[in-house]
Amino acid sequence: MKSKFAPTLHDVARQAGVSTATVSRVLNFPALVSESTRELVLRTIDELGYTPHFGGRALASNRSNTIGAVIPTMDNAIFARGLQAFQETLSDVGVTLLVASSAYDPAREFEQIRALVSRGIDGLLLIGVARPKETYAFLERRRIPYVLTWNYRPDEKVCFVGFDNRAAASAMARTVIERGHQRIAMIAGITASNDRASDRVEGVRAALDEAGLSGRDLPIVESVYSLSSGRRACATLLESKSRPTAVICGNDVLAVGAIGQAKTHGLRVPEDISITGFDDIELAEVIEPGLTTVHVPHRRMGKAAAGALLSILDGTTDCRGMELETRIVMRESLAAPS
Amino acid sequence: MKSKFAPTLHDVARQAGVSTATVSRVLNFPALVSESTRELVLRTIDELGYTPHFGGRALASNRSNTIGAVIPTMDNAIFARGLQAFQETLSDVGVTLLVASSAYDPAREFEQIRALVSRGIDGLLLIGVARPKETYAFLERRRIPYVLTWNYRPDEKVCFVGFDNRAAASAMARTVIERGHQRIAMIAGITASNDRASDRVEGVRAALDEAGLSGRDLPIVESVYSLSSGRRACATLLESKSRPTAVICGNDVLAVGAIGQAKTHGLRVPEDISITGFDDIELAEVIEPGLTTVHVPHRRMGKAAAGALLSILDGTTDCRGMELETRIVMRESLAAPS
DNA sequence: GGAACGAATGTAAACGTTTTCATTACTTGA
DNA sequence: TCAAGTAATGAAAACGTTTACATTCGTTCC
Repeated sequence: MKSKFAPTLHDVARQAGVSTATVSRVLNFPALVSESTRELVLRTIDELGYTPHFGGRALASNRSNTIGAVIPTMDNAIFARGLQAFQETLSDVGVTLLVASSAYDPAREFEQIRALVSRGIDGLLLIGVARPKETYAFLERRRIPYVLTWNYRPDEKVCFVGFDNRAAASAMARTVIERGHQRIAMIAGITASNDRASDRVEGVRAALDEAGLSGRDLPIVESVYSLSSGRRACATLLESKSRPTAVICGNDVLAVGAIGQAKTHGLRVPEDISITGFDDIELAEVIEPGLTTVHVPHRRMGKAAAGALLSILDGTTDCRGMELETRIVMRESLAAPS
Repeated sequence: MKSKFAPTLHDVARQAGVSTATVSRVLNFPALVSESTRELVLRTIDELGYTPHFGGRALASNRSNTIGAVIPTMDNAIFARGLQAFQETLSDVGVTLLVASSAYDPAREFEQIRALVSRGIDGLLLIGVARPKETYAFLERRRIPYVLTWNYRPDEKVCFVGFDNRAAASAMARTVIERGHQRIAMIAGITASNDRASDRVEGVRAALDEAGLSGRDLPIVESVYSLSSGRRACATLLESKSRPTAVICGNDVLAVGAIGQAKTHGLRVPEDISITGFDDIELAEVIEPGLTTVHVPHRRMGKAAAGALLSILDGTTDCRGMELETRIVMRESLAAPS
């Protein structure tokens, strides 16, 4: 910002023939200044194209009306949708959202959090719960209120606004088992430092154990979040000696990749092999066969997270955490084994 | 931000027994301070969990190392992908990206631009070219360098890093015509204050005129960017007296919706009706039939836009605008009429 | 042995706001 | 008529940095 060109409060005050205090009041507490002065000042502001200098403002008032979010990646429909809702709710009350991304790297996440904190954010939205304790220690020390989303752990005391990935994955696995599948495999996201991915794996394992199928022996391929690596992962599974009759995928993109690969192998879905997803993105209802998946209320989650954070900032409450319900959406990609 | 808890430069200086200037130098010009002092200061910073106060910094240095972007919506794969690349390039050189969204509303866009400017952004990324002249006037007055993306107008002098929507749409229309289609219709985005959408319409019309089919008479339904309204738009077209043999869609999402609706009507794609898209999102190669569409190099565009903006900020160049090439990707959804 | 220099550090004045405390000029009620 | 209250405004001190300038040491060179 080249301040040479940016008019300041001072400029406005001089031009309008009032004090800087008055101009500031027009901006922040219009009721305190007389009708005529207010109009004069506003006109002057408009003439000069004045915009308050954020730095000065933050410095003097010690509030930024800004909250931050660090997400793994922007290049992913599910975060985009939830975040959009989050932002809409914030901007309704005049709060700006700053978004940064971590590329799924905890160190980078910490770095981004520090960057946001030095920009004076009043609160923070984070995805999931798995991160180094240094990160949490930093947030505590700086007294930055934060909300964790996209996951919910019943037992822990932090402020979650999300859903129980483990339970949802269990439910899906149970559904698959109920259809009669015995040889089940899984394509999961990269579980290292991604609690959503690892909770989903755990959930599936637990359901298998419950049903008397060994969860420990569940064949798993981990794979980054993309269509093509979903295909590759599926190819690996299909080439194994005892081909699974059902593949549970850690998210919809992997599942769609897997369906594509199954077809390439000459298999029909779901007659020859069943495949399920997780997230219920738009894609899930568009491909053929329609994808049986876990529906996650992303927009509702974003809205709720914003609400929770705002109420912490208001001082209304310490943490109004919230567990959102997921549900299984039955489409065509899951059927009984033949 | 509760400064009661935030250690300041001063605190660090006192604790380390040096002056604030020295601490500041450790942070900004490490070479200027001796090895031993530097280590001491860094250790102290770490102990205290100090983070520089952005406001103070921006105020004193009059630079923010921040650039802003205002996009129509985050809830849209194509912007997400380009923006992700944009951000990656920026963060490589230590520049932070601030993202705001306008919901396709010019007034709201202006508002967001003002908000970003008062946060001290050094530069700005905007989508498309159609916006009120007040917005441009404001940017000129404040001397904010900006780059326009997602479009390219050969004749204009502003700094574009994008592609020629009009030409690309023409190329697609020509391809359709070459296949032998005569009864062509279009499903477009909302053209009001969306130059990408209107340029695509223009492009199609021009190609029709060239081929001796009246561009003016092209049946068009405008539709917001979503699967379901793509379906609705397609339904409208299918119910008209002379059903088109080919539908050119303003983007892939509309096209996918249209394909779904065509199937619902009992039509086979492409045997009974051809449908084309624009953007080449992941979805396009996944649905059945594969979507013939215009490929747009979103990531390359994001990277290039970042480069252009950075070089303007360096003072290297006034504007290194750039036109990116699009190409038509032939898949199965376009064939000759039967 | 002293002048001149350079490296390392400190001092203090900006930067553009907000906000506390005065001050002024009216009103109101007795 | 005046005391007291109120509404509108102004003066000036923060806020946490950066940075021009000043200062203090050692070195080095003649």
